[in-house]
Amino acid sequence: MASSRPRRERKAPERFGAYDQQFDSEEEAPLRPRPAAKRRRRKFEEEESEASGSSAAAEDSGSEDEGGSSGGEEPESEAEAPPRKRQRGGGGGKGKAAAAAAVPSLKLFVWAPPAQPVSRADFLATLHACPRLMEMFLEKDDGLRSVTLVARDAANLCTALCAKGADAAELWRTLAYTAVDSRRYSAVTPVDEALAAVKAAVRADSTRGQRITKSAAMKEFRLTDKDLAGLNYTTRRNPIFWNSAPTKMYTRLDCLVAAHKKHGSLQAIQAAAARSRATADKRKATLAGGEEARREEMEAALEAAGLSVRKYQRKKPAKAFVKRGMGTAAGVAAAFKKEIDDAAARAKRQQELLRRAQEEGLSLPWDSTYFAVLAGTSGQSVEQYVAGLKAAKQAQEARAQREASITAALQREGLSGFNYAPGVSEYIRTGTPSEAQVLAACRQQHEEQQAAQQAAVERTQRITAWLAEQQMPDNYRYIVRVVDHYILGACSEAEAQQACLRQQAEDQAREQRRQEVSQLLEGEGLPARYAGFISEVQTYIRFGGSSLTELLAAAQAQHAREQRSAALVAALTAEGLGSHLTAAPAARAYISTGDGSQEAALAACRAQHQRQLQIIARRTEVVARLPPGVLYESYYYRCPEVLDFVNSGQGSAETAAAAMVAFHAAHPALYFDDSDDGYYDY
DNA sequence: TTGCATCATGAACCGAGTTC
DNA sequence: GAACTCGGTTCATGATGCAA
Repeated sequence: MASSRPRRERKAPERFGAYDQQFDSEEEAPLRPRPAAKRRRRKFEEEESEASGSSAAAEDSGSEDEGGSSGGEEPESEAEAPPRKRQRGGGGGKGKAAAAAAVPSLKLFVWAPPAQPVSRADFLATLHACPRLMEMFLEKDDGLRSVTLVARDAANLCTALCAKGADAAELWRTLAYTAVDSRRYSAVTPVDEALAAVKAAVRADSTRGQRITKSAAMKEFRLTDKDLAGLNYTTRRNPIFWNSAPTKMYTRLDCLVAAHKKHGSLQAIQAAAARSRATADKRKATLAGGEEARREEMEAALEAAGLSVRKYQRKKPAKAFVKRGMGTAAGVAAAFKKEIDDAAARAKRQQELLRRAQEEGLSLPWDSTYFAVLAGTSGQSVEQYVAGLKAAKQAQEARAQREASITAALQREGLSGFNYAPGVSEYIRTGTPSEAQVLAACRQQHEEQQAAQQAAVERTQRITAWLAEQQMPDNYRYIVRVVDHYILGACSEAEAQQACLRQQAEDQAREQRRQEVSQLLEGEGLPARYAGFISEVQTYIRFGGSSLTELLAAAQAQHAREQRSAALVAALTAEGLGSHLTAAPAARAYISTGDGSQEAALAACRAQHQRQLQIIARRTEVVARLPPGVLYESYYYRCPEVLDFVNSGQGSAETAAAAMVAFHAAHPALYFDDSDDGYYDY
């Protein structure tokens, strides 16, 4: 449960004595032993000593002594620990006196740093004077430090010390001895031979270049996400779930380094794994124990509710409670009980409804209200619902009677077109106003419509006669919108006539511009058809505005394009090539703008022709390699390898065919239906 | 195989009660 | 009244299960 208390700042571990300074890495920093852990350990030791009796008491004192190695700093830490924040006054008491007596006043001794840095010669001399130090440094231990890593460290040391030749000879001899072969190499081995042996061992090291998955690294080296966070990795497609996150591949050497840094040795990794297994077992036991307790609780609750344990403990809510502790056993059992009661009540209501509907001659609608009544959530009793159904049925019958009556009356008076008029629909639906009033309204509406139609016919005849008198086209009746408005009575006759006169003036001006353009094109020796499809010319004829010079330039440009295109097509035809090749980008650009030369455009067409031939040849090559049942048309666009090879020649026909076969194997449910020319995914 | 959510665990911390 | 104990809360961490 969330608390209203503010979040606390987490304090860094306190440092004491020689460690009272910041360290480069956390793992170097000694942590203050935790009081709770101390308490537990002390309690555990007390229980142990009680359990093992007097013999253990002797061991107990011994363990106190041997605590000097692991817990040696413990009393110092307690002695050095700062006072707790809560200060409630003085008064040491016995506990304090006892603690003071138990903890000796000891100050940790720390070597003072040298006044001057140690020289390289001194450092090497020290290193050589301590064979064990060098051995430890160069030790190839238990599988975590492969020869590559040891050699790398040695090389880094040489670089750091600027050690060359004779300086580093001892280093390489030791490495050859410890990391390569202790029988073959010794302190008298020539340095060249030792170095060559180390290089050969590094080259032969199987861990170099090996890559492992993230999961494998975590499992094999007991590394966590945090440990792997800083390491480089490559990705590859997830081999199991191809559309899932890609697999991360780490180098084994990096993982070895991380594991060595974290655990120190293979034994430590195994110990960590054992600890982890123990924790997991404990957790499993805890979970299983809780699960078992909840199962028993669930069974008891089901029995108390009078339900079948065998039947209901397999249902989802019961399993969720047992497995994850969701809800309460009593709540789950109560929900089951309610479910049963609800079902019984529903069955009873359904039976009652069917009986009453049969009695009243009603048919039950399978709508949401019906199901709500069955479920008991509608707020209606069965009797109320049946009464409602009965009323609805009577209303429906009355509506049908009104509809039949008024339809017949309208038909008698020749007013069948008013069957769906708003007033009629309203009368059928509500019964108001009376049938006689509705019929009277329809009659009046019918007379008004007839009068309006007669007037429209007269206006049409008048405007048609006027158009003929003015020698205007008869189609002005349709194309001049104001005339239409006049016929419908929306404007005056004079307005319609003015609109027709304006239309006539516009038509005459347009015809004049058309003749002007035709003469211009004819004079320049250009085809007259240009007036029909060059957009600038069309715009001029319709609206005017452009200068004749601009129209002429547009027409001449079009003429030049057509000439270039015709010449290019003729040249292609002479070479036996199709005119479709002029779709090549360079050819299109030449035809459109005249950029380049005809020869260059022709060359582009030839190249396009060659590319098409190559594509057909590569496609044929791939098709020939496909086994029966794998159709090229079904898969080519789904396989990048095929598209790359066929379109640009990247890869090979074998690779492309293999990709299609693999895709076919991975998606057997996809097929190409010849009958419908369609693709289907099951 | 990965990434994410969930859960168990342990440690640190806090406040109230107890001891001396 | 200081020091200590105890129970409860919060947080970090790692293990596990599950979906994709």
